[in-house]
Amino acid sequence: MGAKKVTFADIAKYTNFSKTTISRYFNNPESLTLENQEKIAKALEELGYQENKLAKVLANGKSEFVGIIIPNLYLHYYSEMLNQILSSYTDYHYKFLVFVSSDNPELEQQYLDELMAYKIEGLIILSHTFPSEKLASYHIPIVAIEREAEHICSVDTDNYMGAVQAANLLIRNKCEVLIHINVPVSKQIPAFDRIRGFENTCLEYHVPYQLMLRDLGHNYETTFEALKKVFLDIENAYPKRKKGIFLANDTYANIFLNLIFKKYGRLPEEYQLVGFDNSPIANEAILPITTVGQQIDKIAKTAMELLILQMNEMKKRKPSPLKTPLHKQITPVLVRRSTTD
Amino acid sequence: MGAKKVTFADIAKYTNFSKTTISRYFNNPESLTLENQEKIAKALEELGYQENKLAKVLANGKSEFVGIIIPNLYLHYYSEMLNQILSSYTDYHYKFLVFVSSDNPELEQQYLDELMAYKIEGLIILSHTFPSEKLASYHIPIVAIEREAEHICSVDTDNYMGAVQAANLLIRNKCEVLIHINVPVSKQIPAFDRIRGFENTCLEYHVPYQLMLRDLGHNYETTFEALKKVFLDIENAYPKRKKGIFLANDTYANIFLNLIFKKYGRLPEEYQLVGFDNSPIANEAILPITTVGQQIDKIAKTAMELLILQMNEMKKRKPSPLKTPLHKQITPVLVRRSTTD
DNA sequence: TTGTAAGCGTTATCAC
DNA sequence: GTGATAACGCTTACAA
Repeated sequence: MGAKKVTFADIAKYTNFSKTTISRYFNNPESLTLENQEKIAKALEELGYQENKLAKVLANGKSEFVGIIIPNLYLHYYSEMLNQILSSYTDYHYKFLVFVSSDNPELEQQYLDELMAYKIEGLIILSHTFPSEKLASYHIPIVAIEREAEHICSVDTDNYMGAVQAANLLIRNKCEVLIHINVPVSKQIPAFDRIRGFENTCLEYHVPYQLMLRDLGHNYETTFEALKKVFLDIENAYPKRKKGIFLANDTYANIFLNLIFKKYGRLPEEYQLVGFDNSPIANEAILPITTVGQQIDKIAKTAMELLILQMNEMKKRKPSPLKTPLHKQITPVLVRRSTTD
Repeated sequence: MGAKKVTFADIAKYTNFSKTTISRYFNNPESLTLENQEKIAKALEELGYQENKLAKVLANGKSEFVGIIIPNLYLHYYSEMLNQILSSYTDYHYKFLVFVSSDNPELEQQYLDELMAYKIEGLIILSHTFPSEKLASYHIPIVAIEREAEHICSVDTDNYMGAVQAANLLIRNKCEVLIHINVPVSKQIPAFDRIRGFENTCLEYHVPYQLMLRDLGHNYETTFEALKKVFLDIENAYPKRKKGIFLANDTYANIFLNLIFKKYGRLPEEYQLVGFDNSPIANEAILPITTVGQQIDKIAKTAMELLILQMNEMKKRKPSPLKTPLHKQITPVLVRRSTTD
């Protein structure tokens, strides 16, 4: 295997065409006679040609690269999002350079530098490290997913509607008090709307409610312990009352359900549980958990479309980028399972 | 923002040096006087230079790209593996082009073509679609993880030892019959050793055992139904005997545990369960599940080291690639939790 | 329909 | 230490 790479020049010599014609064979085949197309095809085959996209990019500027910076792949939400984004290759043929950020500004700066150096055409960002203002200053197509995005385009779950759906269900199911369990979240980020939606719905229907916003730990053990305390507090505060619990995610919901099971051996009538995300754990729990399902596939699809919109604009002779960023919301769907009536 | 890109030529003109010197500033700074280094640094700053790695690659051939083809990101095993591989950026600064394969040969061929076109320096492959012989024919550095790899380098979990550890524990815990629940797996792939390790250990200790190798479905619902039947069969076949169940993964183990809980409201003494993978579900189950923990971090690390070994060899003037592929095994660790004594 | 020649932004090879 | 000049492999006017 003398792997000496064969180039357009070789093909040209071999076929007695010019490099230009070889190039046209790939980019504009109709402009060649069928006969010549075949000649070239044959030569490519015989010489074992392999294309070099890097040279192509250098010449025409279209890298077909999209950068992705994602906080982690531990949460199913992120890994599934990445999966959906990567799967868009089938439709659009963009290639993805992926970085996991883990909340380290220096590292993330390196990521951005690399991405710029490799001439990405666009960026999908899920990490929270850099403010959107800084990101916007790069003047490249960007779409943020579920993060602060004042100065850049974004796609988010309609967290407000998700919370409304959850609260509505609990109210319809005649819960006497509604409780939302979450961490204290900044007003800046989209997930804050889960709290607002919950609260407003309770107020609207005049149902007693409580927000329990606490530090809930950062791994399974600490989260378990934190929720154990929450559970005890709830048991003490609302004995014998029908409680509708809306938890910020399915991991919390699962732990909470396990705590209930450990105490009662089943889910008593006086508890109704709703999680958030529709992650696998909601399905795999001891009792399938009712949850607000994020439509990750739609979010990813919308994000790519929004990005491509911008990237296509940049390819025009006189690009006129969006003067003001677009923000899209995807409505989540309530998935009713066994932790609600 | 007149984003006209500034190049070495601009810097050269601005500083009255040649392009060569500017290049040296980056690749061989010591060869310049400190004074001139500063001059150039200043110019870079003032002109707002941004490097172009694509041009660099075209000129020197080192893309710093590594391709990854992974079957899915749904299984925690894969997403965590990807996470670990991507995180190696901190150490080695390789950039990753990631594709999810979903078992479609035409698509996967496209992936390979793209990766070759972008001049990747190496490939990490977890998908099972192409035989290692075909992959080897590309003559680039490759490492396979947990898949058939006769003709290419590989890193696998020591599945045999994992099964031995599981069986040993169940035997020590005085189980009267050992049962291994798995799908029928090809002898070619590494996971087949789980079956061998289990069987041999049972034989060695003269403990009665049964292999239950069945189609266990391809989503939660079908898997649940399949395991329900398995559970019934076991209940009927071995009443009142202490059963040690070794399941092929934690998802199965969790479902099985849930089935037991639904029948008994707890885990009876006559059941001992061991899963495989140490995925989050093992921890989050109604009872934390004892499991054979894959050391994903070590596997990923080893894979990168093995890949870099080969890639470095390719950079030498007279590369002498491995004449015979290297195969590494990582021993899993038994994680004892609450489903065994 | 095809060819010429000048890029694209670096690095490599010689010189001096 | 520094600089010409020719690659690297492809695209893109501009001609013909």
